[in-house]
Amino acid sequence: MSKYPEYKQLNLPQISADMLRFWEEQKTFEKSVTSREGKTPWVFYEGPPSANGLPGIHHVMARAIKDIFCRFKTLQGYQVKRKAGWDTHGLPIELAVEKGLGITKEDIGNKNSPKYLSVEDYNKACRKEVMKYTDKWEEVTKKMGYWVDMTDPYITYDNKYIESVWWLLNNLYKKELLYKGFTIQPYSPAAGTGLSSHELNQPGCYRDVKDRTATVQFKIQNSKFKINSDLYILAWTTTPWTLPSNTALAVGKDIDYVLVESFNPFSGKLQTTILAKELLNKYFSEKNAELKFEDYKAGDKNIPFKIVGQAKGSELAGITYEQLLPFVKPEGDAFKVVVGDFVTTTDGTGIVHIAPSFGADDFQVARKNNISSLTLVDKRGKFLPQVQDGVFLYGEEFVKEAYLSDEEKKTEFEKQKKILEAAGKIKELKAYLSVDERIVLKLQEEGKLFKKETYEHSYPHCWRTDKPVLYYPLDSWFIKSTAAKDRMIELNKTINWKPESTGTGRFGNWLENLNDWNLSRSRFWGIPIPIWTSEDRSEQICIGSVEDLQKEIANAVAKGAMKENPLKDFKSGNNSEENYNTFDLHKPYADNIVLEKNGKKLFREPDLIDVWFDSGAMPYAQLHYPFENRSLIDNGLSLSQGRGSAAKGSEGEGAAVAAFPADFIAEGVDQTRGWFFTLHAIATMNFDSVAYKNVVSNGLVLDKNGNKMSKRLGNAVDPFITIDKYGADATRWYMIANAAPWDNLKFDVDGISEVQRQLFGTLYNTYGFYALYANVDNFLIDEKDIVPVKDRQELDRWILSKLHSLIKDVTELYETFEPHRAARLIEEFVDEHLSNWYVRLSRRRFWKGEMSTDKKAAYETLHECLLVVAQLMSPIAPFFGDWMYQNLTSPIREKAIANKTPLQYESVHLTQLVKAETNIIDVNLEQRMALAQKISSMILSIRKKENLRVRQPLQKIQIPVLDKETQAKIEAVKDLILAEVNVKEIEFVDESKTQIVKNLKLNFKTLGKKCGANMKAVQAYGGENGTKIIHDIESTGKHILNVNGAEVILETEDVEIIPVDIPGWKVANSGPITVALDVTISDVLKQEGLAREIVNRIQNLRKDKGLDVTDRILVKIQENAVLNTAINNNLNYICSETLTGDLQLVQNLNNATATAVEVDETISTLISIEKLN
RNA sequence: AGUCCCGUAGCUCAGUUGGUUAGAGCACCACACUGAUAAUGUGGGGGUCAGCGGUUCAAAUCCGCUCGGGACUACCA
Repeated sequence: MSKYPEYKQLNLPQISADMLRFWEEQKTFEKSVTSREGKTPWVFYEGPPSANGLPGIHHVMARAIKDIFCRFKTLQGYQVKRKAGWDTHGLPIELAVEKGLGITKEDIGNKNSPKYLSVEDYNKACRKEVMKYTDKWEEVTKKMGYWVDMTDPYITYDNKYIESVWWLLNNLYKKELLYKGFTIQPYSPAAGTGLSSHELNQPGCYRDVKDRTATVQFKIQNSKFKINSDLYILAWTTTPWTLPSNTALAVGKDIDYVLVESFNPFSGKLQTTILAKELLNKYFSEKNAELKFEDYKAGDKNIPFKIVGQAKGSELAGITYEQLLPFVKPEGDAFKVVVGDFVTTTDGTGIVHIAPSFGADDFQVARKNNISSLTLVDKRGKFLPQVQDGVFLYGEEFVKEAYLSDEEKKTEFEKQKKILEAAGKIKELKAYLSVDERIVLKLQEEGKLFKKETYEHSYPHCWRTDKPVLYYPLDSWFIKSTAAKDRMIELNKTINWKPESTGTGRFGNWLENLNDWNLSRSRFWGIPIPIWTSEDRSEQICIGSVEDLQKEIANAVAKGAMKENPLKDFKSGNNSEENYNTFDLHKPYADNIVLEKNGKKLFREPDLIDVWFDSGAMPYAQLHYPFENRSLIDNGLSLSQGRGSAAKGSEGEGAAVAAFPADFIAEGVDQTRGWFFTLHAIATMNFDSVAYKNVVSNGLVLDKNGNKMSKRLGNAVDPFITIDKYGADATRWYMIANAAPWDNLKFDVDGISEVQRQLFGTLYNTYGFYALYANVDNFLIDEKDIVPVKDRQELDRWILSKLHSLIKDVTELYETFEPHRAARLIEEFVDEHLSNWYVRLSRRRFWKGEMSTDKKAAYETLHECLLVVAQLMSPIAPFFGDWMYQNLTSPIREKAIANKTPLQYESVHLTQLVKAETNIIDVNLEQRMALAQKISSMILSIRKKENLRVRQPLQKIQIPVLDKETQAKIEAVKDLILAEVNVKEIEFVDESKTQIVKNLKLNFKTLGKKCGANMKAVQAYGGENGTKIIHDIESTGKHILNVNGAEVILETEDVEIIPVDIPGWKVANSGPITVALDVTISDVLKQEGLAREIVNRIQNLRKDKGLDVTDRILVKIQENAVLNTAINNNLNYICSETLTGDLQLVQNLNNATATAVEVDETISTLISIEKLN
């Protein structure tokens, strides 16, 4: 006969290992998908991680969230396919390779470099690098119990994947949503590439930096003002290195400016300067206005000044000035004052230095005013050779200190020291001087500096190289996302965001302020832009498939533009791996292709595309759409846009198979501007559809002190260690239950052990209890022979009612993506209701007597509870849930398979989710039981106060009851209370029998509305006249009072009358409930109490001796006058409780075999037990 | 710099229309219970609900300001 497995100890890591083996052997994950064949699909997209970094604990968090809903939907009967993916392109990989090989961007493909590496070899290295930690990722995926199909992942560097991406791009090209433009963009010299705005918006990109800033004076040439000295215009800059590229100054049209006569603080020369009136006192201290000009000596700290003129910004426009640092002369118009609408008076002088090449506003205002530009910095972030004066500037220098390595800085410093000290500019140079500092020194020497200071402001940094970004004029391909802005906003409103605020706020605001998407990346390892252009830009071809490319090359070969076709082996229409491995679409191969159109040679646009486009294209590219699986996307489009015939049914069958859009995606909140956006943008612009319907953006995982985890700080939690130690289930449960997914989680391993003890320990014990007694009784669940719920006793019906309420609530919470609340409800059910009430109160039913209907009902009830909990928890704790399911069901599996009953499945993850049966939910019953729990707790608290142990039976509880309904409820659960608190009877009392003291409680909610401002007076009145009010309300239903001349009628609803005391009794009260306990102990009660003590001592001895729960025993007790009576009067009770076959009272018990026990404070004796038969 | 979110016990969190003495779990102390017990029960200590001001009969809850934390936005010269 089959038995339920019994265990010695809970070992969660062991359970995980066992289940993992089981799943692998049984192919449970595969079955959970294939067994749903033909059912409605529930579409999930896996955001591709990059395998060149190690997985962290936050990945466990993010993947737990994904896993929960995929498993839950599978339980509901949907088919949930989960294709893994790898993000393989992009800067992080390139940088890792460069670092590994000890090269920089300038060495790649540059034959003049001593460290030359061909693009071909470089890309080979990238291809290898990107899969470096694949095994670690697979391991963590497996160990944490994340079900995703890693056998056939999508890989963004695959030719098939690239072909789909090209198809999408060509689609946008055809819609004229791709264009090439020249703009000022964030550019990272260190990475050698422009950065898109969403890259710049990665958290941590903007950092506070201290910069040397300067207020500079530009000498005006054609002044119309009548003044006594040279006239200068003041402008402030935080980037002095852009000053050599200055070609204009911008003023605010309506801003008031003043002309101030004063002395240059450095040279002491008399001069007149222009600045905004509002900012006058920032540069000229008010108290210095009193000083006399004739008293001033060069070098004085306090410099006199006087206002000698005033002008609006619009009047200043058109003034020309001398070039500040004439290293290079610009072609065309320059050095003019222009009007700019972005100019404010919050900072600086109210006049903005314009270097059109290094600022977006600068660029625009210059273009508008026909001002030419100077670009005296190259793409490496170095000055052009012309920017040198031999003393302060040396040409070809990095403009930002952060770009220099320590070594370079040292070399530069030595050079500077030599030159500057020799020139007598600095007596002893102690540290490297930045370009900014030296420009300021040069300006100071030339009398062009007005003020210098250090200024802290936030400045964008490259998210990968950590170096500051430059704004730089770049040629780039853009996606015209602004054209689809309104539609994206509209479609976003149909997406269910968790939490909502991320969708409306963070994402919504982002869409409102959308810029065009800069697609270009000047790197090597990525998807090439599939556009070929003639040198004169008159002819252009965008390629949308390998077949297209093959044909175009064939044409080029025919026209002599190319010698041979690198795609000659490709067979169009053949989607096999072999066919797609006959070529490579990456650099340098793509660049070697030259096309031909109308007699002109076409060359590939050199850029790669932003990797974010790669991942945003995954819904289609993972399916090689539209070259394969065409219907999976197209069906989805018809369905979601209401053009399909069959509405997507829930759990229904026969719906059209679709894999678009996703029903669900989940990633970190940091992906809002990343993957969430690119998915949305690509779907909107290509298909006029959302890419996902539900999205959970989860928060950060912080350390237990709320700090960000980082390898550098050493506070990062290793997921492998944590999972090995505590098991995946406890780790997952802790992370899910502790905080809402979208809140940041303070990760504390102590929290995991708490979950381990409280939830898993309790469940394990509860199962152990079931298994122990079911095996003793040779009981097995029989799905076809179950006691009907209506025939089970109150306690059973109660826990089942609770259980079905739980099913209902948990299902709803999973449906609305609130897993933390589902987890908390399950915890509460297991701990408070199942273990600490149902099992505790039912224990005797399991170990008493022969099999009966009631006993059977108890087993069935407990079994159902455990089984359902196993199922409800399985999405969060997949190992333990399955383990418990298998323990509870494996003994009857064969029978269930034969009968095709619900328990036929070998794993909980293959089962069908139970549905809440509303007719089992009995609210009234749940209220009754809550009352029983409350009253029991109150009685126990009286016992505690009176120092009366629970083993001592007491006679009577009195409960004053004011309404019949409550009384009936308590009546129904009376026996449970009495058993729980060891009292013999409950008596309901009212005034007719007993004097009851009552308190009056006013209902502020109803009274507040009734009396408004008189509330305080009524409150005071109520406090003084409680007894009278109670009397009136009880007899007539109302009480009339006068406050401040107003009449207030107190009615039943306005007051609560609470019995609080019965004189002469020990009383406890809580809310409206009051209980009283009779604490007198009669002789009979005393004897019963002693009998129970004896039972307890015998039980302890049985346990100590290691007897089996079914062993019968012989008990010998040393005589004692008081004890004898107690034992004799309760002999049957003692014997049946302890399975004693024979109880002997002996005069002298042998000390050697007996144990001395204290029965109570006054009685001691000796007891010995031995096993019978 | 601006916008938004948050601030409740030592820790983790509940506390949706404003309503009487602000709750739970963990941790700590004491006592008890235990033939499922790495559990549990009862009691205890622990809170100016970040601070200040306002609205109101009544504020953890609504409003304003300040402080602290976080996220987002930003070419801010």
